[in-house]
Amino acid sequence: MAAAAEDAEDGLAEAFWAVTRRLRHRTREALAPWDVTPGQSRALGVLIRHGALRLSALAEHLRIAPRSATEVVDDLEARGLVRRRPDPADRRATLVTPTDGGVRAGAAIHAARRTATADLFGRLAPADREQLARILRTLRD
Amino acid sequence: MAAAAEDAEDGLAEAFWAVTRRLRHRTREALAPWDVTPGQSRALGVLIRHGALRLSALAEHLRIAPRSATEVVDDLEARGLVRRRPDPADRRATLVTPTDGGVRAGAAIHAARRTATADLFGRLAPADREQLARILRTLRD
DNA sequence: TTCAGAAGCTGAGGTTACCTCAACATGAGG
DNA sequence: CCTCATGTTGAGGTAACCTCAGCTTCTGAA
Repeated sequence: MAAAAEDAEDGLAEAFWAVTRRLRHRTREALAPWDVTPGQSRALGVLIRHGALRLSALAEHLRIAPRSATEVVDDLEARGLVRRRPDPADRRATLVTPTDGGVRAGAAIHAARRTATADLFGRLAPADREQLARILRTLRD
Repeated sequence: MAAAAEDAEDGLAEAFWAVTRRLRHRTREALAPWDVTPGQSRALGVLIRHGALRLSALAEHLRIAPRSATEVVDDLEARGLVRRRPDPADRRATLVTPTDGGVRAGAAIHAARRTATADLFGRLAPADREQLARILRTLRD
C-alpha cells in the first residue's frame, strides 16, 4: 500500500508535467505568427501592463539579470515593438515603453495565447474547471 | 460576462504556470545533492527503466537529436553513472548502460524527487488530490 | 560477391537565452 | 567636492540544445 501511494504521487506529478508540456506547446504555437520568443512576449506584456519601466525594473519583473534585460529590449526594439528613451528624472537610466505597434502586437499575442489555452481547458466540464482553479490556487499559495 | 469568462481562463492558465514553477523549483532542489542536471537525470531514468540502449534509441526516448545524446552520455559517463560499450550485434552502434553507482544514484534521485513533489501535493485533501489527478488525466489525453 | 546507399556515432562549429565582471556616466550624502 | 552607490552596456562565458560533414559499418540488390 506504500507502493500504491507512491505510484499515485508519481502519477500526479507525471500527469502535471504532461499537461504543462501540452500547454507550453500550444503557447509556442500561438506565438509563432509574431516571431517573438516567449521571453520577449513576457517582457512586452510586462511593459504594456506597467507602462514605462527602467531596464533594471523590467529585469526585476522578469527575474533576470539587468544585463539580460538589455538584450531582450534590444530585440524588441529591433522589431519596433518598444522604444528606449532617457529617463528625465535620472540621466543614468533608460525608460522602455511599448510603441503603438508594440501595444497592438501585445494585445494580439495575449488574445492568441488565451485562445490557445482556453482551447485546452475548454475540454473540461465547467464544474471541473472550477475545481481545478480552486485546487491550483491552493497549491500556488 | 465575456470578460468574466476571459478572466477565468487567464486565471486558470496563470495559476497553472505558477504551480508548474513551484514544482520545477522543488525538483531542481531535490536534484541539487547529486550535481546532475534535469536532462542528465531524465536520461539516467530512461536507462534504468529500459536497460541497455543505443545512443540513437536514447535520443529518441528523450526527444533530442542523436548528437545531443552523445553529450548527455559523455557527462553521465564522466560522473561514472553510465558506461558505453560496443553493441555486439552491430559494430557501428554503442550501447549505454547504467553502472551500479548509476542505478543507486537514479533510485535516490527518483526518491528525492518524489518526496519533493509529494510534499507539494500533500497539502491537498485526499479528495482534492484525486480530483486533480482525474482532471489532469482528462487534459493530458 | 560486390558495391551503392543507409545507419550509427561524433568532431566542429552555430544558436539561444541566460550569466558575471568591469567600464563608464551620473546621482546623492557627508 | 569627493567618495560611494546606481544604471546601463561591452566583452566574454556557459548550458543545452542544434546542423552538417566525416568516418565506420551494415544491408540489399544486381
